[in-house]
Amino acid sequence: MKKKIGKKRQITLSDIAATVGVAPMTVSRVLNQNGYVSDETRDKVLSVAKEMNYRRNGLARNLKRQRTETIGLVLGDISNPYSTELARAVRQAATANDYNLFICISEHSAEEDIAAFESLTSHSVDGLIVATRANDAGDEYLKSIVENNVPVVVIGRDFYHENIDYISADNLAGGFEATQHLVDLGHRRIGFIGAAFDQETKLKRLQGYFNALEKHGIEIDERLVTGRREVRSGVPGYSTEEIGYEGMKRLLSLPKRPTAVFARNDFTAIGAMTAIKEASLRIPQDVAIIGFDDIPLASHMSPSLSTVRQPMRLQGQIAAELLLKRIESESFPEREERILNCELIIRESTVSRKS
Amino acid sequence: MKKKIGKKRQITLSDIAATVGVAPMTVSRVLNQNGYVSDETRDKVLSVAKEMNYRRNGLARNLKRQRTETIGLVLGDISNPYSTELARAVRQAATANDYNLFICISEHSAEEDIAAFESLTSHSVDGLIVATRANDAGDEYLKSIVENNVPVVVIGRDFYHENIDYISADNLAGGFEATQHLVDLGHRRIGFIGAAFDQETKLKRLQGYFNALEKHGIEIDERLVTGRREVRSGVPGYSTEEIGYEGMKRLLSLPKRPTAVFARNDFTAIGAMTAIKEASLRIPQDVAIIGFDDIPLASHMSPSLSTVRQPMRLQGQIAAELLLKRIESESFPEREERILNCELIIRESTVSRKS
DNA sequence: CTGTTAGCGCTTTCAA
DNA sequence: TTGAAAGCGCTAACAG
Repeated sequence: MKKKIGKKRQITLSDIAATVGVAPMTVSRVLNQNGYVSDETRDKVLSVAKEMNYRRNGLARNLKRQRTETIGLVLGDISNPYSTELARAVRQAATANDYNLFICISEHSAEEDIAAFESLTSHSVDGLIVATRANDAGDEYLKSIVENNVPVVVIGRDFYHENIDYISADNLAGGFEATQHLVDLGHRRIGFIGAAFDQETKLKRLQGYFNALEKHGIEIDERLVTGRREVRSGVPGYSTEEIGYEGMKRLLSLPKRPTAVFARNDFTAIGAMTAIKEASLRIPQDVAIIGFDDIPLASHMSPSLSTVRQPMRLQGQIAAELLLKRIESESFPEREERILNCELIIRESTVSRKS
Repeated sequence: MKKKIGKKRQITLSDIAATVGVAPMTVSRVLNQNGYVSDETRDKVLSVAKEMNYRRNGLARNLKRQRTETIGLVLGDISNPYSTELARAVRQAATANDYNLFICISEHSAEEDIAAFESLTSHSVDGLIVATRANDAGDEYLKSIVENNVPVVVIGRDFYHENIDYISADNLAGGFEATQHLVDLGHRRIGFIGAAFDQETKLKRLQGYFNALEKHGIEIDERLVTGRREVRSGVPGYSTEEIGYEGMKRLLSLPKRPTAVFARNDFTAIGAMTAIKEASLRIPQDVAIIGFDDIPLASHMSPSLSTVRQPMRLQGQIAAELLLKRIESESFPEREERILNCELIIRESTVSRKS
């Protein structure tokens, strides 16, 4: 049974004003709790508003006020606990400062990145936190946003702009430490899984791997570096279990297979572990493996996964703070750059329980 | 070095119009690609718009158009892969229909639930998908939203309203099957972890557990049902690893401990597994355990976790479809209710590898 | 304490 | 093919 046909017009301030017999402005004052209104009027307005089930129109309000008290967060790869921790921290900081948070997901491409920026900015969010991977078209768009005076902060996105704050884990040092840990254990043939060849130079974790090898005088063997070969233009390079699995299989099929592997992130590492187990090799005795991120899965794996922990909550919190500072500043604050330390977490996948 | 002091006014349609020497309406036509505009005018407008780095004001546009082509999704417990799968599916369906998606997180309380509803509706989203747990204040608010003709669909939220579509996994049957699986294995003392006593009657999974016991003539022992005791009013009852850990410890300390446990969700189950291992008991020989959801962790645990898989992507997809149908319908569609089947996934935590 | 005026930036409608 | 007028619903600023 259809209840009613056609959607009814929404109730407005003027409707209430007319019913109560006051000016819309008075109703506005009551509802926003600012300005003086007599108790009598206030009560009447409130009761009528409630009766009519009034709901204010934020579009009109925000259009007039020129701010929304809302910030936007653009997230890629939302399945990674990395992202959700970040989101929680950002939300917490936002809420504490009376800002709402809208999250947009941009999983696959530069187009989605841009669609997310577009949809958030066109709703006039007061500021934007961007945690997707860099890509040319998206960077271009971000630039135009900033030049429209919308405050922006990026997290782990390799993009420089003088009016954008930059926050990141120290991926370079993290990659270095992970690799060095393997070297310290005596490994000389160390593989890397999860390179993205379209942006190789930008992948700090891979660079850290190169640096560590170089420091210890180990020659770089290109065959030990695997990743997504095909370059889909403008596609951010997230790494998944599948990529780890495929990559490891390729490494294991080499004439001289690596004795240890550094995977770009924990999901990749977990995929690689599956491949190692399938080949009936032991972890870490035959192949040692280390990941990156320290997602909850890492400590629950068997063997548990060594990894590099990055401070996600902290990154989110700092991002929100810097953004709010930008939003509430009258002028343009100095650009800030925060590179946060990572922590090497040694577990069973690199060091045998019994050794 | 501060670049500029004060934020500049945003560029408007009129600015472009003035520069080009046409009416704002003409610029609007060009930018929205509707109506006739001469090629010459169009080119000039476009080039000036680009030059001035014009960005349209969505608030004004949406205020006038009375729609935003945006839908909102309210998520609790975003750390649960359950939520992220849902979000991805919703986003996919929304994008495919040219709608944007804004996600809000409501982690802890009815207040946050309401804040999320408030912030999304006040931005005039065209519709709302709500996937947080039911709570009185939130339900009340939802009702007022619907009665303002905003289309709403709930997922797994136990709330009935004649104009709200309802989608859920069949938690009752899932809970029943999980418990019955344990009974079939010969267990008679079966515990439940993760009850929320303020809403016990609403927790379908627990009800399914009761039903299965009853069917098999097993008497219900209240001491075997653990959960959060303190009733924080209006707090949705999510279950975490800690709750599972604590609950299991309590169960293990009973004079006659259970030989099997059904945990309300996989996180709870994993926490419980930790407690079992700490007590030097074997899974499943000493205590068998089954969870719910089939998060990625479940299959990677050691022993791997038996569980009940619920179709998250499907729930998200259907929710989005029903919502869009409501949004695009002229009248008020019949309420739809979709209860989706779950699937029992048997792994090592209930059936020993070697048996 | 309350009301009036004006206008946020855009698009719908009608007219030219 | 283009323009003018009006107004979406709200609030800042000022006036009473």
